[in-house]
Amino acid sequence: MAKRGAAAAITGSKREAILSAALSVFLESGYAAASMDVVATRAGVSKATVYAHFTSKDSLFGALIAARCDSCFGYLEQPDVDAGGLRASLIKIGRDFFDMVTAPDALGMFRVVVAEAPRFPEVGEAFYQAGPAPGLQAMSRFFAELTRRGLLDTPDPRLAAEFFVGMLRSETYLLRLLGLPGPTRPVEETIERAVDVIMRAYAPEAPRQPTTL
Amino acid sequence: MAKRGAAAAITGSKREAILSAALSVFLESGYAAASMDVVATRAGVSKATVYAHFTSKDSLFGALIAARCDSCFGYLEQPDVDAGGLRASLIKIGRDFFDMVTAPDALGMFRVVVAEAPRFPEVGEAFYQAGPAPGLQAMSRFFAELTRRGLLDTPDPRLAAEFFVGMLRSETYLLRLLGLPGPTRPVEETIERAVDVIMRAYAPEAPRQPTTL
DNA sequence: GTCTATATACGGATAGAC
DNA sequence: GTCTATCCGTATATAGAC
Repeated sequence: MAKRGAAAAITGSKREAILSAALSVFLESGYAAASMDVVATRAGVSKATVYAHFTSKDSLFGALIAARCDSCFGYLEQPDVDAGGLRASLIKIGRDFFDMVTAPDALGMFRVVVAEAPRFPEVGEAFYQAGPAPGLQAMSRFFAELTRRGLLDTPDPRLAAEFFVGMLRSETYLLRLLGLPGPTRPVEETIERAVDVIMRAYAPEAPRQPTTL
Repeated sequence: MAKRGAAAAITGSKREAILSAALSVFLESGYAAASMDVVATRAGVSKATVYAHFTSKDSLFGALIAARCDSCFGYLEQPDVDAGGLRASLIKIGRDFFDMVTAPDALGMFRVVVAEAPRFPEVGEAFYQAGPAPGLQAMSRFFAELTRRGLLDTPDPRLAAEFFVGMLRSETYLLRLLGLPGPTRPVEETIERAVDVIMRAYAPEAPRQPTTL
């Protein structure tokens, strides 16, 4: 990822082809059932070439996770609160989060990482640092910012963020993970209700509009 | 599980030994890496005997999941609301749920099922029906009961239950799934804060004690 | 039903030519 | 660096005796 000379262009492209092929194979078959033969064939190279670039199946798997986690679990963009108000902002960031974690590749990656976590501890760690950790931190910062502005009152923004993402994932995520048909309830509704819960639970002191009551 | 004649006692015990051994092997190694040799050895029988009871590795896996899901995900006992009040009851059922899903065997089972769900659709379905589905339904009934009593106001008890369990799992569950050290925050605190969120978000109309304000 | 022994295939990894 | 060809272990599954 650091060295990329002009003469190594062809080599680099093969390396990328191998990584790309390995990604699809691992996502399809899982780690143990994935075959290096298939990786080589799908990458359009020989198996020996694969082993010239990666010393073992383990190292290929490790390099793959490190290289591709970011592309599945990107960083959350914090919406502009001024344009649309608190509720709309929460819905937007909630929707972005949900779409991110339920993308097919993200689900596949998660399945493989979780399955192999007990036997590859460093893979679990790398995955967490590349995906959930920054995502959660972005969400935490967002809640901290909302609290700073007085729009919300979260004594522990980090915990509020954990709860929010927990509600967003909730049952739908579990179903998708298990490969089952999604819930009857539309996703939009789940997200909006989760936002309602957050807004009520962390409403600032001033009780809702004394004028309206 | 239904037929158990006197003459089949020995046979039955071997079958159980195989299932028990298979459970531990699959949980340790995952489906693909699990070896029928190891299953046979650990069960104290020959490999041929394993194949006499189960036609293939697939069928052994399927039978295993169907038979053992229940033992990992038991059914939630609904606490008595009268003895301790609303808050204590929510904490208790929340704690029970958390302990249930983070038990080592439950985590192992979940890892294997999730990993193989794309290739064994019926396994994902069986798992969901045996564990998450009844658990969530018990939680839903509890919220419905609380609402019926006027202690809470959940227009959609099922959704409230999904949110509650989502918050309970949240980050800690993800960490355990990935084999990473638990969060710095004590589990008790997370559960109590989740209960706070539920109680505030679904508080009945009568605003908190007019006398105290 | 249960065993021992084996058929058969496939997967990870390497040797050696170019 | 890349290929072809191959070594060697292991895995699923079965044959045949008891």
